[in-house]
Amino acid sequence: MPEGHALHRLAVEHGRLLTGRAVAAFSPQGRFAAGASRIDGHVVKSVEARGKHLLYGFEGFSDRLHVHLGLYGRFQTGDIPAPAPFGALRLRLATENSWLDLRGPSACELLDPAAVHLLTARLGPDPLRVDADPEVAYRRIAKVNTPLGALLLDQSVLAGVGNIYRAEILFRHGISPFRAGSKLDEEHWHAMWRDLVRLMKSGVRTGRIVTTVPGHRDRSRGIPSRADSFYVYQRTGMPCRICRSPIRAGELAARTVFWCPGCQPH
DNA sequence: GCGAAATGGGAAA
DNA sequence: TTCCCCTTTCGCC
Repeated sequence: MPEGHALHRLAVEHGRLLTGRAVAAFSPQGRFAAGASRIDGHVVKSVEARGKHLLYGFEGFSDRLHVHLGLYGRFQTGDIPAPAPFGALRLRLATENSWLDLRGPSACELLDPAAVHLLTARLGPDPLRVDADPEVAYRRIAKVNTPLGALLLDQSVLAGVGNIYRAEILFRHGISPFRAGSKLDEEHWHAMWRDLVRLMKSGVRTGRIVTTVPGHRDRSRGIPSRADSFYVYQRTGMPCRICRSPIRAGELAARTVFWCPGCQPH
Protein backbone atom coordinates (compact mmCIF):
# COMPACT_ATOMS: atom_id res chain seq x y z
CA MET A 1 0.00 0.00 0.00
CA PRO A 2 2.91 2.30 -0.17
CA GLU A 3 2.21 5.76 -1.48
CA GLY A 4 3.54 8.63 0.60
CA HIS A 5 0.60 8.78 3.00
CA ALA A 6 1.21 5.15 4.04
CA LEU A 7 4.88 5.81 4.79
CA HIS A 8 4.11 8.88 6.88
CA ARG A 9 1.55 6.87 8.76
CA LEU A 10 4.14 4.17 9.40
CA ALA A 11 6.64 6.78 10.59
CA VAL A 12 4.14 7.99 13.18
CA GLU A 13 3.32 4.47 14.31
CA HIS A 14 6.94 3.34 14.46
CA GLY A 15 7.98 6.53 16.22
CA ARG A 16 5.41 5.82 18.90
CA LEU A 17 6.56 2.22 19.31
CA LEU A 18 10.31 2.74 19.13
CA THR A 19 11.44 6.26 20.02
CA GLY A 20 13.41 6.38 23.26
CA ARG A 21 13.58 2.61 23.55
CA ALA A 22 16.41 0.15 23.02
CA VAL A 23 15.73 -2.29 20.21
CA ALA A 24 16.82 -5.83 19.69
CA ALA A 25 17.50 -6.27 15.95
CA PHE A 26 17.63 -9.53 14.09
CA SER A 27 17.48 -10.61 10.44
CA PRO A 28 16.14 -14.17 10.43
CA GLN A 29 16.36 -14.29 6.64
CA GLY A 30 20.00 -13.23 6.84
CA ARG A 31 19.99 -10.59 4.13
CA PHE A 32 20.36 -7.80 6.68
CA ALA A 33 22.33 -9.77 9.26
CA ALA A 34 25.35 -7.47 9.37
CA GLY A 35 23.25 -4.32 9.62
CA ALA A 36 20.95 -5.78 12.23
CA SER A 37 23.86 -6.69 14.47
CA ARG A 38 25.12 -3.10 14.27
CA ILE A 39 21.74 -1.67 15.31
CA ASP A 40 21.15 -4.29 17.98
CA GLY A 41 20.84 -2.78 21.46
CA HIS A 42 20.76 0.86 20.37
CA VAL A 43 18.11 3.33 21.48
CA VAL A 44 15.95 4.71 18.67
CA LYS A 45 16.18 8.49 18.47
CA SER A 46 13.93 9.37 15.53
CA VAL A 47 11.72 7.95 12.80
CA GLU A 48 10.82 10.03 9.78
CA ALA A 49 9.35 9.64 6.32
CA ARG A 50 10.61 11.46 3.26
CA GLY A 51 8.45 10.69 0.29
CA LYS A 52 8.27 6.91 0.21
CA HIS A 53 11.45 6.44 2.25
CA LEU A 54 11.71 5.75 5.98
CA LEU A 55 14.73 6.78 8.06
CA TYR A 56 15.41 5.62 11.61
CA GLY A 57 18.02 7.35 13.77
CA PHE A 58 19.77 5.87 16.82
CA GLU A 59 21.42 7.34 19.91
CA GLY A 60 25.21 7.32 19.75
CA PHE A 61 25.24 5.98 16.19
CA SER A 62 25.54 8.27 13.20
CA ASP A 63 24.26 5.83 10.56
CA ARG A 64 20.56 5.65 9.93
CA LEU A 65 18.40 2.71 8.95
CA HIS A 66 16.85 3.31 5.54
CA VAL A 67 13.82 1.32 4.45
CA HIS A 68 12.01 1.49 1.13
CA LEU A 69 9.10 -0.90 0.80
CA GLY A 70 8.97 -1.00 -2.98
CA LEU A 71 6.01 -2.83 -4.37
CA TYR A 72 6.04 -5.84 -2.05
CA GLY A 73 7.45 -4.62 1.21
CA ARG A 74 5.29 -4.83 4.30
CA PHE A 75 5.51 -4.09 8.00
CA GLN A 76 3.70 -5.88 10.76
CA THR A 77 3.69 -4.85 14.40
CA GLY A 78 2.31 -6.24 17.61
CA ASP A 79 2.71 -6.58 21.36
CA ILE A 80 5.24 -9.03 22.74
CA PRO A 81 5.62 -11.91 22.78
CA ALA A 82 6.45 -11.88 19.07
CA PRO A 83 5.37 -14.86 16.97
CA ALA A 84 8.10 -17.28 15.89
CA PRO A 85 9.80 -15.93 12.73
CA PHE A 86 8.74 -17.61 9.50
CA GLY A 87 9.42 -17.17 5.80
CA ALA A 88 11.51 -14.36 4.39
CA LEU A 89 11.70 -12.07 7.42
CA ARG A 90 14.26 -9.40 6.58
CA LEU A 91 14.27 -7.57 9.88
CA ARG A 92 12.68 -7.87 13.28
CA LEU A 93 12.99 -5.03 15.78
CA ALA A 94 11.77 -5.67 19.29
CA THR A 95 11.47 -3.45 22.36
CA GLU A 96 10.41 -4.61 25.78
CA ASN A 97 6.81 -3.93 24.75
CA SER A 98 6.42 -4.57 21.06
CA TRP A 99 7.80 -6.12 17.90
CA LEU A 100 8.05 -4.90 14.34
CA ASP A 101 8.63 -7.19 11.34
CA LEU A 102 9.75 -6.12 7.86
CA ARG A 103 9.31 -8.38 4.82
CA GLY A 104 10.07 -7.93 1.12
CA PRO A 105 11.47 -4.37 1.10
CA SER A 106 13.38 -3.13 -1.91
CA ALA A 107 15.78 -1.37 0.47
CA CYS A 108 16.77 -2.17 4.05
CA GLU A 109 20.23 -0.79 4.73
CA LEU A 110 22.34 1.42 6.96
CA LEU A 111 23.32 4.77 5.49
CA ASP A 112 26.07 7.03 6.79
CA PRO A 113 25.32 10.77 7.02
CA ALA A 114 26.73 11.45 3.56
CA ALA A 115 24.55 8.75 2.02
CA VAL A 116 21.49 10.07 3.85
CA HIS A 117 22.24 13.48 2.41
CA LEU A 118 22.52 12.04 -1.10
CA LEU A 119 19.18 10.31 -0.66
CA THR A 120 17.33 13.35 0.62
CA ALA A 121 19.01 15.65 -1.90
CA ARG A 122 17.63 13.68 -4.81
CA LEU A 123 14.05 13.82 -3.56
CA GLY A 124 11.69 16.59 -4.58
CA PRO A 125 9.37 18.30 -2.11
CA ASP A 126 7.04 16.01 -0.18
CA PRO A 127 3.50 17.41 0.16
CA LEU A 128 3.27 15.84 3.61
CA ARG A 129 6.27 17.67 5.05
CA VAL A 130 6.06 21.18 6.46
CA ASP A 131 9.48 21.99 5.00
CA ALA A 132 8.30 21.28 1.44
CA ASP A 133 8.47 24.06 -1.15
CA PRO A 134 6.18 23.54 -4.14
CA GLU A 135 8.14 26.14 -6.11
CA VAL A 136 11.08 23.74 -6.25
CA ALA A 137 8.87 21.20 -8.03
CA TYR A 138 7.38 23.81 -10.34
CA ARG A 139 10.78 24.94 -11.54
CA ARG A 140 11.45 21.38 -12.71
CA ILE A 141 8.00 20.94 -14.22
CA ALA A 142 7.85 24.23 -16.09
CA LYS A 143 11.03 23.75 -18.08
CA VAL A 144 10.46 20.34 -19.67
CA ASN A 145 8.20 18.82 -22.29
CA THR A 146 7.89 15.59 -20.29
CA PRO A 147 4.23 14.61 -19.74
CA LEU A 148 2.80 15.65 -16.38
CA GLY A 149 1.80 12.05 -15.75
CA ALA A 150 5.48 11.11 -15.78
CA LEU A 151 6.65 14.15 -13.80
CA LEU A 152 4.25 13.42 -10.96
CA LEU A 153 5.74 9.96 -10.50
CA ASP A 154 9.32 11.21 -10.67
CA GLN A 155 10.41 11.27 -7.03
CA SER A 156 13.12 13.80 -7.79
CA VAL A 157 10.42 16.25 -8.91
CA LEU A 158 7.89 15.47 -6.19
CA ALA A 159 8.30 12.91 -3.41
CA GLY A 160 5.51 10.66 -2.22
CA VAL A 161 3.04 10.65 -5.09
CA GLY A 162 2.35 7.20 -6.53
CA ASN A 163 0.17 5.81 -9.26
CA ILE A 164 -3.17 6.45 -7.54
CA TYR A 165 -2.53 10.05 -6.51
CA ARG A 166 -1.02 10.74 -9.94
CA ALA A 167 -4.14 9.65 -11.80
CA GLU A 168 -6.59 11.15 -9.37
CA ILE A 169 -4.98 14.56 -8.95
CA LEU A 170 -4.82 15.03 -12.72
CA PHE A 171 -8.48 14.12 -13.02
CA ARG A 172 -9.52 16.46 -10.23
CA HIS A 173 -7.85 19.33 -12.09
CA GLY A 174 -9.04 18.40 -15.56
CA ILE A 175 -5.53 17.89 -16.90
CA SER A 176 -4.49 15.18 -19.34
CA PRO A 177 -1.60 13.01 -18.11
CA PHE A 178 -0.03 13.58 -21.52
CA ARG A 179 0.11 17.36 -21.30
CA ALA A 180 3.70 18.65 -21.20
CA GLY A 181 5.02 20.03 -17.93
CA SER A 182 5.84 23.30 -19.69
CA LYS A 183 2.15 23.73 -20.52
CA LEU A 184 1.11 23.91 -16.86
CA ASP A 185 0.82 27.44 -15.57
CA GLU A 186 1.97 28.28 -12.08
CA GLU A 187 -1.45 29.06 -10.64
CA HIS A 188 -2.71 25.70 -11.76
CA TRP A 189 0.29 23.95 -10.21
CA HIS A 190 -0.29 25.63 -6.86
CA ALA A 191 -3.92 24.58 -6.90
CA MET A 192 -2.84 20.99 -7.59
CA TRP A 193 -0.24 21.12 -4.83
CA ARG A 194 -2.76 22.40 -2.27
CA ASP A 195 -5.14 19.65 -3.31
CA LEU A 196 -2.40 17.01 -2.98
CA VAL A 197 -1.54 18.25 0.50
CA ARG A 198 -5.17 17.97 1.54
CA LEU A 199 -5.75 14.55 -0.02
CA MET A 200 -2.52 13.07 1.29
CA LYS A 201 -3.06 14.42 4.81
CA SER A 202 -6.46 12.80 4.75
CA GLY A 203 -4.72 9.60 3.63
CA VAL A 204 -2.39 9.75 6.64
CA ARG A 205 -5.35 10.17 8.98
CA THR A 206 -7.49 7.40 7.54
CA GLY A 207 -4.87 5.03 6.13
CA ARG A 208 -6.53 4.98 2.72
CA ILE A 209 -6.76 7.03 -0.42
CA VAL A 210 -10.14 8.58 -1.14
CA THR A 211 -10.36 11.26 -3.82
CA THR A 212 -14.07 11.20 -4.68
CA VAL A 213 -16.50 13.55 -2.99
CA PRO A 214 -19.78 12.11 -1.66
CA GLY A 215 -21.98 13.47 -4.47
CA HIS A 216 -19.87 11.64 -7.06
CA ARG A 217 -20.01 8.20 -5.45
CA ASP A 218 -22.26 5.34 -6.45
CA ARG A 219 -23.31 5.08 -2.83
CA SER A 220 -23.24 8.40 -1.10
CA ARG A 221 -23.44 7.35 2.54
CA GLY A 222 -20.77 6.06 4.91
CA ILE A 223 -17.16 5.23 4.18
CA PRO A 224 -16.77 4.59 0.45
CA SER A 225 -15.63 1.19 -0.75
CA ARG A 226 -12.33 1.04 -2.57
CA ALA A 227 -14.17 0.91 -5.89
CA ASP A 228 -16.04 4.06 -4.91
CA SER A 229 -12.97 5.95 -3.73
CA PHE A 230 -11.49 6.91 -7.09
CA TYR A 231 -12.54 8.84 -10.19
CA VAL A 232 -10.31 7.06 -12.69
CA TYR A 233 -7.78 4.72 -11.04
CA GLN A 234 -8.48 1.16 -12.18
CA ARG A 235 -11.82 2.16 -13.66
CA THR A 236 -10.93 1.34 -17.27
CA GLY A 237 -14.05 1.23 -19.47
CA MET A 238 -16.36 2.32 -16.67
CA PRO A 239 -18.33 5.55 -17.13
CA CYS A 240 -16.75 8.72 -15.78
CA ARG A 241 -18.51 9.82 -12.60
CA ILE A 242 -18.90 13.32 -14.10
CA CYS A 243 -19.34 13.06 -17.89
CA ARG A 244 -20.04 9.32 -18.38
CA SER A 245 -17.24 8.91 -20.97
CA PRO A 246 -15.54 5.51 -20.65
CA ILE A 247 -12.37 5.79 -18.57
CA ARG A 248 -9.22 5.01 -20.53
CA ALA A 249 -5.96 3.34 -19.57
CA GLY A 250 -2.49 3.59 -21.10
CA GLU A 251 1.11 3.37 -20.10
CA LEU A 252 3.14 6.33 -18.92
CA ALA A 253 6.46 6.21 -17.04
CA ALA A 254 6.29 2.39 -17.07
CA ARG A 255 3.06 2.37 -15.06
CA THR A 256 -0.57 2.15 -16.06
CA VAL A 257 -2.16 5.57 -16.16
CA PHE A 258 -5.92 6.17 -16.13
CA TRP A 259 -7.81 9.21 -17.36
CA CYS A 260 -11.16 10.46 -18.60
CA PRO A 261 -10.99 11.61 -22.25
CA GLY A 262 -13.99 13.90 -21.67
CA CYS A 263 -12.87 15.69 -18.50
CA GLN A 264 -9.15 15.63 -19.29
CA PRO A 265 -8.84 16.61 -22.97
CA HIS A 266 -5.33 16.68 -24.30
C1' DG B 1 -5.80 -23.51 -9.65
C1' DC B 2 -2.92 -20.39 -12.12
C1' DG B 3 -0.98 -16.37 -14.31
C1' DA B 4 -0.68 -11.55 -14.52
C1' DA B 5 -0.64 -7.26 -12.53
C1' DA B 6 0.34 -4.34 -8.87
C1' DT B 7 0.03 1.72 -4.35
C1' DG B 8 8.00 1.21 -6.57
C1' DG B 9 12.39 1.87 -7.96
C1' DG B 10 17.22 0.58 -8.59
C1' DA B 11 20.55 -1.97 -11.35
C1' DA B 12 21.82 -3.97 -15.49
C1' DA B 13 22.00 -3.91 -20.38
C1' DT C 1 14.35 -0.74 -22.03
C1' DT C 2 14.34 -4.97 -19.34
C1' DC C 3 15.02 -7.37 -15.28
C1' DC C 4 14.66 -8.13 -10.44
C1' DC C 5 13.13 -7.92 -5.71
C1' DC C 6 9.60 -11.52 -3.64
C1' DT C 7 4.26 -10.76 -1.96
C1' DT C 8 -0.65 -10.27 -2.43
C1' DT C 9 -4.69 -9.91 -4.99
C1' DC C 10 -7.61 -10.37 -8.75
C1' DG C 11 -9.54 -12.21 -12.84
C1' DC C 12 -10.06 -16.00 -15.73
C1' DC C 13 -10.41 -20.65 -16.42
